[in-house]
Amino acid sequence: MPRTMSAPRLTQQDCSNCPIRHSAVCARCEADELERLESVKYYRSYKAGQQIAWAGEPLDFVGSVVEGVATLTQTMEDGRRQMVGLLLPSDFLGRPNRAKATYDVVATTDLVLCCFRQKPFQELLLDTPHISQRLLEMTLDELDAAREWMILLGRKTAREKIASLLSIIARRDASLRENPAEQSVVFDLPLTREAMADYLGLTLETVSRQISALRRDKVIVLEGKRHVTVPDFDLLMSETGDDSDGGIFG
Amino acid sequence: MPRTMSAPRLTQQDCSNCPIRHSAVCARCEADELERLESVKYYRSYKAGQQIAWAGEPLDFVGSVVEGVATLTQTMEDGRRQMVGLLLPSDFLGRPNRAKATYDVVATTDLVLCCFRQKPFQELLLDTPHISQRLLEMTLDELDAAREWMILLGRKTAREKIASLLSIIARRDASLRENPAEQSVVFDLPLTREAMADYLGLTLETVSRQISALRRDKVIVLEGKRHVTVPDFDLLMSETGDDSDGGIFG
DNA sequence: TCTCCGCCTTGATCGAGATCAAGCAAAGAA
DNA sequence: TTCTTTGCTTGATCTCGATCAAGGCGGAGA
Repeated sequence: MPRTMSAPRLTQQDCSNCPIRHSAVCARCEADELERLESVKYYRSYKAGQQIAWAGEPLDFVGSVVEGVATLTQTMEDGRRQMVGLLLPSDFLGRPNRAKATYDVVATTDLVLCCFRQKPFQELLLDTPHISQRLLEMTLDELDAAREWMILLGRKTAREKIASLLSIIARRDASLRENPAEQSVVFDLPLTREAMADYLGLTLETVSRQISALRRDKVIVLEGKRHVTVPDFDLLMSETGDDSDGGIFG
Repeated sequence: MPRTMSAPRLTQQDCSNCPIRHSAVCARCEADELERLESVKYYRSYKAGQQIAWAGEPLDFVGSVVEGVATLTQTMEDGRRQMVGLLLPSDFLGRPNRAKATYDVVATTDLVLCCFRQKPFQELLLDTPHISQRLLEMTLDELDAAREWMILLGRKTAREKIASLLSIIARRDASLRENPAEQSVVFDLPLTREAMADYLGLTLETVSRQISALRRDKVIVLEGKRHVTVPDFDLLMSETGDDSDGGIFG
């Protein structure tokens, strides 16, 4: 399939603001591929709390998170809810070749997405094998994360669930500040207690109680409801029930 | 990259015994690709109960299930166990470009795998874009299944969990016999009560009690411990907690 | 035929987390 | 200012599934 673009070539540098480059698509792109990427990508912004897609309703784009946090949630007929995806910056949203959303998608903070319409993205995938290979790797990583999440849901105690979620957010939070000597980590929770409960398969009351318990036991320090300091990351990790080897960024 | 094979071409028919054709790899293969597939694939057999891989230990092949059932299981330090994958015929095992197993893999029935060593499979992926595209689709399907599983683990009652597992196995069991008039379905459980408990995030006692309860309520009929008849599949589905639209094979 | 062992069932009791309920604090809106 | 709303905390009580315990059953091997 011929490439019809004829604009001047873009350098890697020119594409540095393309979040897809860091996630789904152009880690190994050639200049002419980058140029094509630039020509079909566009941005969408959402306010905190805004719903991006409804389960079963049309969703005609895919994309990746540039900034902010979004959640995928499934609701049962009687109202029970379970979060099944937590999208942080660089995570991918949507499924190629699927016109409808499978889950409710909600922005839990102000959010910026870098998007591609389904059709041009399809063509990109067909023309550019390494993009689908990259997408395969990302999806396999997401599957591993889903399996970790299944262990959390199936076998961990409420306290272990909270500690695990805090360590997951701490690990990935961009504003994370770490003092190597003290192993102290600081971040803001991007989720309400209720959203945390939906993530963990708990009620919001249990989430609140267990956070209070971790604070009482000095595993975490809270300023306000959302700002968390972890004075000793190893201590937090020891509460997760996970194998304890590997450093903060292991 | 040149193809160096020069043996006589194989027809689609010749590859009909290749389970990969029905799963990961050659749904859209050309004859010369099939020939290459044939040249690198091989079979492995396991007895019921035999362990195929150990978490963290080397696993230098990928493959797909031809016959039988295998499970992926994660064990926590204190012995708590959670199943994170149930592999039925045509499912894919292993991760391209990863030399070590992430989970314990166990054959729960006699099992036949159609395998590829990592290195030739890598090359196959690089040479044959539609194979990695097919693998991407399969992985996305697996991710959807993992997310359904998360809802089960996080929000369903013990009774709903059992009903869900029975319907999942019934749906996919090859020996399934269905009478369209009566909606009656018959199959054998490929898992022990303990393995079912590991799947569902329950104890084996609770599994046993809930199966007894479903039998008492005539949702299922048991002959022996493993042979299940579902007299009314819609009735079973109504016990799962899932949205009830869509037929048996919906 | 007996015995053993793996797999399963059932009963009694316990406890972690759910549910029901009350109230606090901060941020808007009137 | 006062009222309302949203998000959160804490207390009292309940319940579902875990835990502890005792057998049953059926197939394999002596």
